Amino acid sequence: MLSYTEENYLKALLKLSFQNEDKPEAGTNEMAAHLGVKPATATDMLKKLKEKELVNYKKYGKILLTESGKQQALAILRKHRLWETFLYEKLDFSWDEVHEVAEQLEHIQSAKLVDKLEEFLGFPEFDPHGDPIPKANGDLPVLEKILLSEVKEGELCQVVAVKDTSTVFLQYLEKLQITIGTPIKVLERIDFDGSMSIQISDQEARNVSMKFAESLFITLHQNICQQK
Amino acid sequence: MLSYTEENYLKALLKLSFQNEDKPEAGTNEMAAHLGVKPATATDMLKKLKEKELVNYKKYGKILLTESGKQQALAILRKHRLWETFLYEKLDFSWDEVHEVAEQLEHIQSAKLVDKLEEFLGFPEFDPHGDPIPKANGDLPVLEKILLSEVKEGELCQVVAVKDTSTVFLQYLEKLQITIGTPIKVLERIDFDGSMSIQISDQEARNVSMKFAESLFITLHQNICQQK
DNA sequence: TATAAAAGTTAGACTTACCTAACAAATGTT
DNA sequence: AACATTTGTTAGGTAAGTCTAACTTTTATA
Repeated sequence: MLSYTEENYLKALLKLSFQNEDKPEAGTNEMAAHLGVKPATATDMLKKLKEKELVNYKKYGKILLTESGKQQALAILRKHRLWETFLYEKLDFSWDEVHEVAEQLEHIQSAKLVDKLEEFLGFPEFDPHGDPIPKANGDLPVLEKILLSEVKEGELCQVVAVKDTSTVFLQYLEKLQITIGTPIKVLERIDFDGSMSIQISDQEARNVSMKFAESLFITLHQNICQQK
Repeated sequence: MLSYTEENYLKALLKLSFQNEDKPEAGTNEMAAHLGVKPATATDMLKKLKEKELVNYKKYGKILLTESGKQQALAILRKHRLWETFLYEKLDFSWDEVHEVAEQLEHIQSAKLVDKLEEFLGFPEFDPHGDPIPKANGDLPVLEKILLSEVKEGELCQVVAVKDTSTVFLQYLEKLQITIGTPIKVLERIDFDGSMSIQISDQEARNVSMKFAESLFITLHQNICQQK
């Protein structure tokens, strides 16, 4: 059984591995900063986690989760994101309030609690921030995101990310009242110039260019919580 | 802010004060036993709690919560019982599984969480064991229990306790499928001999004697969770 | 490539919550 | 009232997780 603190180190390591996609190793200072402790403290804990075979680590080297460590970290992340979903959907917390409380709730030890909570929430695959919730076996749901331009006529989809991050594009999105989670229905595709007629949320139908449709990532799954 | 451990000491003290109704003081050994630690450890913590003015305590004397300590202990008990209710009602935990997990959940720090949870549960006044849930201001709901014999015709009530604890009576209750939480409707009162016609849950109407009606405590509030 | 800067480690100390063993006070029993 | 038993305290020690200060290794750059 891991301590509250050990769990936090594993979780930090997992998060850092998501951040630095290509190379999932982390450094001592990086870890310490992430956890709000001094590097010396992180070194101590890393030795302990190595003893328990949760991380691969040697002096002055980079840190990497072992398979066992990764599974434990995923279990914590699973709890964190399920609780965030609970707070947001059932207790009416706002998007930005959920994290702090979930930081505490993620350490509650009870396999039954997690699984029942997941069931109660209807087996959500993504949390209120759009991040994937690990399954009980550690699998991470992948958001099958495609470009809006690839959606067939009549299909309903949901915005998940932007491909173009330029200010002009983001401002245009704001004007259209499009954020992560906004539902969009493709009404008609014009083959001539690649433009399309779409319905944003409950707004009136409107036309968007091919350039626009190729700048927006959407998903056909309706499993992202809409931002309030 | 209190530590996890300090909170447990306060809660133990509150529980002991409920147990020894007439005299709410506790002894060091009693406390230590309740918390699963050695008496020496309890002495240490008691000194610390005294420093924080949460308990009244002097060497070799009895221990008593101060008003401040009592309020904090009630806040923890409130969380504990709300979480028990949540686990039982929403996550389908059984009557005897809720306690262990609630022991952990009661330490989560978030005023908003507690109040939202209470609202989500519909402001329950009693937990799945029939114990009162302290209000946000520390008030303890009192179960207005009266004898079944005092209930007027046509009224619906709910079993909360037994006055007679003899085996024959308890066996009779079992035969009638009456447990804590069972709803009973008084259909007719017979003045002649004090007997009455009642409906137990969804069963057929049946007659019970005055002796029976004077042995069962019920409440007119419909706020006790029914045992499954 | 020599050296300065950055990154990481070690040693020693503190706090919290726990322990054991020895002692002191209060209580109960004849 | 004296003594035995129960109850509670003190002193000294341990483990976890943190710190600071001094040191070492790696890396980046002039």
